Amino acid sequence: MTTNEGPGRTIQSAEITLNIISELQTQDATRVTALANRLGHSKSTIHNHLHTLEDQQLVVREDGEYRLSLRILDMAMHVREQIGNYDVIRNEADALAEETGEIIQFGIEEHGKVSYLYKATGEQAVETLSGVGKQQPMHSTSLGKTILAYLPQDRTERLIESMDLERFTSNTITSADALRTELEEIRQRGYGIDDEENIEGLRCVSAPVENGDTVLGAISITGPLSRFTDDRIHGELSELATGAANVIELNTKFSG
Amino acid sequence: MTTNEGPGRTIQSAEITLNIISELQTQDATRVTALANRLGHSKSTIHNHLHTLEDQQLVVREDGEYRLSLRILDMAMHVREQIGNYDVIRNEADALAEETGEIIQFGIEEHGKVSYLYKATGEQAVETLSGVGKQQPMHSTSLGKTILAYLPQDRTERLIESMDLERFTSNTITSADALRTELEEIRQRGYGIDDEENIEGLRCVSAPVENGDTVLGAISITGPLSRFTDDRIHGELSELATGAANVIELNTKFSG
DNA sequence: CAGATCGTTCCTGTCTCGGGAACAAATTTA
DNA sequence: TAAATTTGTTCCCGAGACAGGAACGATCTG
Repeated sequence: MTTNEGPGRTIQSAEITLNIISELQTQDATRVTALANRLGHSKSTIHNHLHTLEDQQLVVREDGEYRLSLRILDMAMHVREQIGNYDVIRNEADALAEETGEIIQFGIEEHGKVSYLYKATGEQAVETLSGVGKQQPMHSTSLGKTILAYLPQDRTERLIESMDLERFTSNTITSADALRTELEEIRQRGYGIDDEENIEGLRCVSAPVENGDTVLGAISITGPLSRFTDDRIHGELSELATGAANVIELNTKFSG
Repeated sequence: MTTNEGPGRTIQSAEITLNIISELQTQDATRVTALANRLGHSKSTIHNHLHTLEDQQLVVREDGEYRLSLRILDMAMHVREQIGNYDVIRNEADALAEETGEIIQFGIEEHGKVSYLYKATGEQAVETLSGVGKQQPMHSTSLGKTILAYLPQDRTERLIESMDLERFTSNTITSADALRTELEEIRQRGYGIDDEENIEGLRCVSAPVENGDTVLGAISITGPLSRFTDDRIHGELSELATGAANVIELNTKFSG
């Protein structure tokens, strides 16, 4: 089940345009013919779509090469502000990064995955692949599992059903029942952990930011096995995470 | 001349989808009927387009309300990196902000306007309306005029022809010929200034970042009339701006 | 200067897609 | 509680949009 079959029909020409946008996102600079070949459409089709995109100022053309315009940056700013109280999240994450020296991330659920809204990097932090806007599976990350644990029951169950629980390391949870047990455990103690389930050598702790009967997202601390002992994780690190989550919670609760 | 009549046709359905995206960018959370009314289309039409957008994971739906997904953030990251050497620009801008305590901005030309790629704010900086991704006219800003001065001759002329040279303050340049003279002056001394031409009480200095026979963009220092005397502008401030521009120039010249 | 490749334009037939109406579900009002 | 709105969704249909192919210049390459 890869395609999310929602209600309604799907518009072909819109799909083409959106596919062009996706192409322009990843490929540095692209020309008409290259896009036509890559997307399997005629040159004239791509040509007209690019013309439309340029007309709407979403794409810029510099001597034959096309790229997304800076309007995307403006859109990104708006998107950030539409999610809870972005400033509070950033402040708390920065503070945590400063204090722990590790990687702090804030993630929310989108389309059955964790999407990273913000990332703060401490002094001695390890670099991870994930960056702002990137996605990760939910079942193998502490952020994902923590969010799953605090979403409304039915929503959680529907998400689990649609997951394929791919294995990434020997620790990855790959059965739905094991995942359900893990979520119950997270609810018991109030925070989630990732014990090398997504990437070998990396551990995380996550605390949920609740919002009424659902969950806004979660904040996590990530670090190497060497510095992330069981004692530290279940001690100071989990406390720091839940503390930050609480501050965010208090500041967003009354704003929407 | 508002619409940029380029070559080729324009795709209606794509326009609808892109208009929805624009709507979602500005309005916080929107539902089917509201969008239908605002864009002047039937509910079924909007419905199908939203379905397409959600299918492509560019839009998220949370109990009936739609918003742009965090994929936009990912796209924004890519866009930044596609423009010259973003890291160098950021470093130089931050350094300048630190040193001067004022607002530093880096802008490029897009669709006949200045778009801001990065903004660094010093300690005692005045807040301006413009943010990352936002647009400003070229004829009334130091960034815009400086970029115009260093674009290829024919490109500059075509841009001037298509501008409407709106007046914002008593100092705004509103005639094409006066603008051409100003550009020549900028080329003479190597940097451009904005003497309360865009906003009352604000002055700027900008230096171009050249790139072969064209210009990548420009970097500017903005501040209040009180601190930006003629002496300072034509002395240390213009030197700081051109210095930073040169560093960026050197670092981008060999990578693109 | 030939050959190839590019972007652009024009045309045509098919099937897409926008709109309207009817329906169902949720929300509001009395 | 029931009636009355308003919502999101589905279905159908005919007009016309739009994807593709071919042909044309323009540009690049050797």
